[in-house]
Amino acid sequence: MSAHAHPHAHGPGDWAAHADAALARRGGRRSTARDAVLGALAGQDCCASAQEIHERLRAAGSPVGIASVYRSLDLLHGLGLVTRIDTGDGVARYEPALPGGEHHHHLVCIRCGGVEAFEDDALERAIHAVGDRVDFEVTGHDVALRGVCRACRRAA
Amino acid sequence: MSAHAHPHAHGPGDWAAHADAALARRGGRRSTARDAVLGALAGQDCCASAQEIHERLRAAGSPVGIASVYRSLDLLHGLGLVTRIDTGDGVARYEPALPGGEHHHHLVCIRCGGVEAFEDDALERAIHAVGDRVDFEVTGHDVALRGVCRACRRAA
DNA sequence: TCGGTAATGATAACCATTATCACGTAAACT
DNA sequence: AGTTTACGTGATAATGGTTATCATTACCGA
Repeated sequence: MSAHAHPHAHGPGDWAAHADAALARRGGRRSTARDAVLGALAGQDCCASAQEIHERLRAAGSPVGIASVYRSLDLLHGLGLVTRIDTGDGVARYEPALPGGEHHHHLVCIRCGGVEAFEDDALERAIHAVGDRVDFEVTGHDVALRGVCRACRRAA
Repeated sequence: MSAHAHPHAHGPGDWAAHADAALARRGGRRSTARDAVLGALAGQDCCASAQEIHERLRAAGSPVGIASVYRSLDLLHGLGLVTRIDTGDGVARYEPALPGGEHHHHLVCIRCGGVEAFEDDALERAIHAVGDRVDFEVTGHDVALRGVCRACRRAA
């Protein structure tokens, strides 16, 4: 549903490999639960909440505990492998962070709570310009546009 | 702490009058609790959490209940009189929304959790351009830059 | 003044997230 | 291969911001 396909888009398999490499570089053990979360993330195009990921894994037969889902997401987030998105509804959502740094932002529907993605290079440039201007060491950013999605506009 | 003073800045008294008018237009009763919350909002330059506002009011002698603070903020938010900011730490913050629509965005320190404000016209333009491009009726937006503030950079 | 009812404040409920802790198990070292 | 070590797990309790409940208060038109 991206409004603008990125010219250097990486596939999901690409991300899984990238994540595996980063985890190996970090050291530590291999674990079933973490691998399961990793697989779930690799198979999603846009963001999902921890509970959604947990449900999906349980439904698929993995006896993963909710605590491990949160732990894995936190670890991956700390390694810069996943992006954490807060749409303002009190639920954190997560999605794979592509290795090249390219990323998208989100359109949040105020009616149905749905989330769509978009990319915009001009917006990115403007944000970086701000980062250079302020007395703040900017390491990341989030943008959320709020409004009414096509489906909800029709239903009105 | 605004990095760029807005040429058409409205004062806090201006906002209070604007809010009063909007509440009168809406109808309903006048209430002490809501007036107190309104006063607290008018006297702050940047965002504050519901609990902070509550504490400030109690400290000032108002016997306002926390529930009324949340109710008032929700009402004002619904009328477009306050902006709700989610910095990702699980706490919603609120600040007056100026009548002209001018607004600022936030720099969130990942070390101390502090929040600073900035404005940038180029960023606003880029966001509006995106809004025109996507199949989404955009009614608002939020931008948060994450990073390390000056104080925390020194402390490192 | 009075009656209806919006609004209140105390508190219980809610729910996403985090901490705890006993147990399992991957990896390192004999 | 067996043993050891401690990382990671899963169930569950605790946390904490926010919301719902409900009896009570007090604004406002009649």
